[in-house]
Amino acid sequence: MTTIKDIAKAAGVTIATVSRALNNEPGVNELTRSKIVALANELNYIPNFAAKRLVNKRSNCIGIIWHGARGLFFSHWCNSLQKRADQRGFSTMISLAHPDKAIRQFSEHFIDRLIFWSSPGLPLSLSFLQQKEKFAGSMLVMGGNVLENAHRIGIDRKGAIFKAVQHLAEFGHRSIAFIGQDEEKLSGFMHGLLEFQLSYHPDFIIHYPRPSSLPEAKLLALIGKKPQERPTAFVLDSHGVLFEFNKIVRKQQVRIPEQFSVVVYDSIPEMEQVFDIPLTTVGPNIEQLTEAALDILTGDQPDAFQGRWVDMNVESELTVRESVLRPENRS
DNA sequence: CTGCGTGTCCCTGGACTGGA
DNA sequence: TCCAGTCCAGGGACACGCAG
Repeated sequence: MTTIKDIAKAAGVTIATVSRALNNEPGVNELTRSKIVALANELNYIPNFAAKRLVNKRSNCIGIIWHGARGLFFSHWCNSLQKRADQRGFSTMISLAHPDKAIRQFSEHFIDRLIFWSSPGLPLSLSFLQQKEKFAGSMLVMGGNVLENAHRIGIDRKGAIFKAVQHLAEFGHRSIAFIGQDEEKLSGFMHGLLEFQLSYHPDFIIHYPRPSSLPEAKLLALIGKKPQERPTAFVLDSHGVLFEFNKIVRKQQVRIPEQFSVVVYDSIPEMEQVFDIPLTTVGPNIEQLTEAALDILTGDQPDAFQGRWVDMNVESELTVRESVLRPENRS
């Protein structure tokens, strides 16, 4: 591996001069600088970031801790963050390890900016909290959990599902079913029913715990009801639930939206392709979410955040596509 | 065998030197 | 005096040698 030493030797200068030349620092004449840059290219020099971090005690890298991450949202969010961080001169590193291990590993690599994804109410281990106390950089918690001495960006899941119910109510739906696993989203659904005075049927709510699968029998019973007794629309609380829902209703040759309208939580591009028609979705805008995170962590607004922890919620937005019809237009 | 001291790795940045 | 370049300390982890 070529080091700054090799370039210095080849250029006939000291390593400090090479360092200045390659970092565009003043104090090196242009002729020497271009000679050094040419040699660095020729010798395929790649800066040793471990050594840089050793000196600076910081890195332009954002660590992401997302234990047990899976699914499309994770993939889109990471892609968006990586792209936008790159535009700001930052790189990203992801750890899927246990949070206490991940925080320690990032510290060992002098990574001093962390994003910690954690679902609301997820218990945090004592060893994680101890590692968090020792961590000297800034941490941003996303996903709903709350942590002392850390920035927080929350997602208004309850408000998102409320918006979905509102949209369906405005289209004239009175009998809406909810399928999902998230308490907060179910609470948003119930709030919507109350607010818009929609009919409540306990069997219209299929709420099942993670990580079990959608109870097929319950869904089949629901869609098998007489037309006047069954729901006219479904609110699905994640793209994971949608895929399970899709698998079951396709077997029954159910047509969306001719027989049932559907609104799904998770604003990801795949929602345009799961069914024959693009799905109406509700959820946080991924680009907005990553931009807000980078504003906090890359210090683009240093005065705004100095000395205090940011605590904000990102609103969800409804993207109207083609999966909702008025009930009277159903077949 | 254990514990301690020293050198090495790679790079930066401040202090310093030499020549014009 | 100023500019271009050099010298050197220092950072954490680890390997190595030496003394007890």
